[in-house]
Amino acid sequence: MILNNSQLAARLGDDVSTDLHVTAAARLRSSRERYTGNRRALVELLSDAGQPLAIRDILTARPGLAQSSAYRNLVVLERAGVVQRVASADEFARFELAEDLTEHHHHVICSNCGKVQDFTTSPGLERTLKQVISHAAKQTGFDLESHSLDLIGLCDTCA
Amino acid sequence: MILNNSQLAARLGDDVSTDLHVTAAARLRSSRERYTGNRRALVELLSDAGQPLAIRDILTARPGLAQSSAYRNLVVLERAGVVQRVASADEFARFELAEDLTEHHHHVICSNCGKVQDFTTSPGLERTLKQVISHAAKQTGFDLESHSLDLIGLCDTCA
DNA sequence: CTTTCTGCAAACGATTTGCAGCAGC
DNA sequence: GCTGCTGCAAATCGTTTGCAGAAAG
Repeated sequence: MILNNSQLAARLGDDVSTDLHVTAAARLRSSRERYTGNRRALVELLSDAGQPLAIRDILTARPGLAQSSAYRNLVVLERAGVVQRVASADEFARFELAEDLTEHHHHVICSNCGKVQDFTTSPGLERTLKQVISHAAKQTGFDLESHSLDLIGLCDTCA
Repeated sequence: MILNNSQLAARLGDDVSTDLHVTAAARLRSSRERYTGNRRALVELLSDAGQPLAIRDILTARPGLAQSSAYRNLVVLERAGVVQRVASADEFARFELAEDLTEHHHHVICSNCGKVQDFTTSPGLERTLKQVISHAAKQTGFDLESHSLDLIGLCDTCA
């Protein structure tokens, strides 16, 4: 029995992840790119992780995946708007699902080991942030797309 | 005529920069490190720039400085608490003076060229941020030291 | 079939390091 | 003088790329 992308997605997860894969496939298709097994696996992994992953994390989780494929596919997925690269303090690039595919959240970053973890804030703060952003846009001349609030400290392991 | 560190600092800038060099020298001394010409030049440069600089910016501004010295001294200055590495979206490490040596500020980052620029926010938002931080500390188990609010967008050149 | 992906291995580029000579204290 | 700093050049390591075969549509 052969399953198409939607059927396969339905088998693999709940409604949320079905939507996720359908959306991802759609975004890739509109860039004339394919939603292959490797790409699906990356999206699946990032969705399950619930926190930004470095390439080493990804390769550890999927030992069969070639490094070059991971890098190449993350570039493709980023261009298609499915994943985004997150700024990090250490030398490793980290990736998570695009903003509009996940709940809006921020990051705490361990200044010792570089580990990144998600957290969410109150609607009140997000409202305040929106004001700051429009103010900063005028102040700097930047055309602003998104924001990220990073808290820096030591994770429970490194403390 | 030979000048010592303090005298030299007094010649080079105003009160603010004198204090800066005195503080930098003190922090290095307490780590058993010297405040050499190269290190002074880095601090001077970061202070004048008013925005985080990448190594290439630094080497362009100081053509005589060896790359390895720039890297090594930035590590030393970072360990002494004089400068800090800032998270950036591209592959280049960027540095600025440590938080407590400058006015508290945040960054706008160009998602296209990686350029980073400073901006400041109202005391009101900073107060809100403080609340968020203590809340997030409980939520994540991290021991939080600082925060950074990064706004992502396109700079006027790239827009 | 044609076009896009994949894995491998080599290339690339930012950063780090070993070493011999120089400078600060 | 002893210790730490500097510049150079070689090494390192995350990331990118060329290529020939495999897979998707």
